[in-house]
Amino acid sequence: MSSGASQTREDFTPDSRDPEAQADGFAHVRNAHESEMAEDYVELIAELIEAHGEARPVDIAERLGVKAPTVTKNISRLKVAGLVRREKYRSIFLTDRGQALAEACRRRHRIVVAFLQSLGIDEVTAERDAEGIEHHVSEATLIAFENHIKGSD
Amino acid sequence: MSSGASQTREDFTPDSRDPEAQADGFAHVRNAHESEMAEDYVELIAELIEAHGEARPVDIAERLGVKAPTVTKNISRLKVAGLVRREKYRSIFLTDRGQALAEACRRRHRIVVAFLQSLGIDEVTAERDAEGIEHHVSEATLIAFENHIKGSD
DNA sequence: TAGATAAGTTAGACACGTCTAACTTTTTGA
DNA sequence: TCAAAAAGTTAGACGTGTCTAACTTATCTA
Ligand SMILES: [Mn+2]
Ligand SMILES: [Mn+2]
Ligand SMILES: [Mn+2]
Ligand SMILES: [Mn+2]
Repeated sequence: MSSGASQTREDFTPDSRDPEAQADGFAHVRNAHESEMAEDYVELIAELIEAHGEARPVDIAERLGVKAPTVTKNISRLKVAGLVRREKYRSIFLTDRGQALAEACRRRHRIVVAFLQSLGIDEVTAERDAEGIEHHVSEATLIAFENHIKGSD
Repeated sequence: MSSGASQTREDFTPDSRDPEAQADGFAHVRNAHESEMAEDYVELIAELIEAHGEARPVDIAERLGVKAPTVTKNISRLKVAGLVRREKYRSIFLTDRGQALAEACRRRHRIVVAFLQSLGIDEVTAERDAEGIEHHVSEATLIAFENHIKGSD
């Protein structure tokens, strides 16, 4: 066993965190990954509905940078998850739950982008980084971001 | 077609970004996901070597919160990728490339955690958020984080 | 209004990262 | 020293998210 008898270093090295806490952190990330697809889709669907009155697979595919069959498959997953309403060959709409999730995601996305920009990051980079970062920001961090934006305007 | 004749809204809605740029953002995130496993592993392997002199699958599994066969499989992927050196049933070591990647990841991890803490986030939350955020932070953003830390000490 | 084009679906493949069950090898300690 | 325990591997399964090829449905336009 590596933590036997007179093991010393691990108690002195600041890098060596509590294994359980560390595992908890990684579990959180894996968990966030599971929601990521749904979050990006409902967010985008809400944007498309606002901009065009409807969300069509062809537009979703273009903006996501994926092929049409990927969208078909994922939309049917969202339907099973109760986030979208949809009839075959027709546009996609959000359920109440989907709408609520979309609004939360859009808020979060906006805050992260604005925050990065308030740090001096250019818009393109801010958008790029935010698209990934948004899924890993806790509510506490989000509030800290908001406060920082307020404090620097 | 939804962008026909007198389509107006999309030119006025700030939310509706350029589709191509948006697709580029999502592509970046998908790309980051592909490196994520490798980054977390080499970072952790470097930490374990520093703390214990060696990195053993059992410790990697514990700290990652996954089962042993997952580690075996992923380590062999890292070996194929040229990031680790390893003989069957023995401890894991980093190649020069693995070492370089690990150092870059540890630096990034440290900066993200310190930055979040400088915003008033508690350590546990900062570590948790950072574990996911770190993979989506561009060098430009990282430097902005560093500057912000300096400016607030 | 019918033929051409665009949009959407289905089927089937693939890589990734996870798991359990069963097996092998190494390490420990009586 | 050698049997038991711990560590590690192998085999095989699963869900996710992506793709291409082939097909079906809807929309546009001559
Ligand atoms: Mn996103
Ligand atoms: Mn987003
Ligand atoms: Mn990480
Ligand atoms: Mn990390």
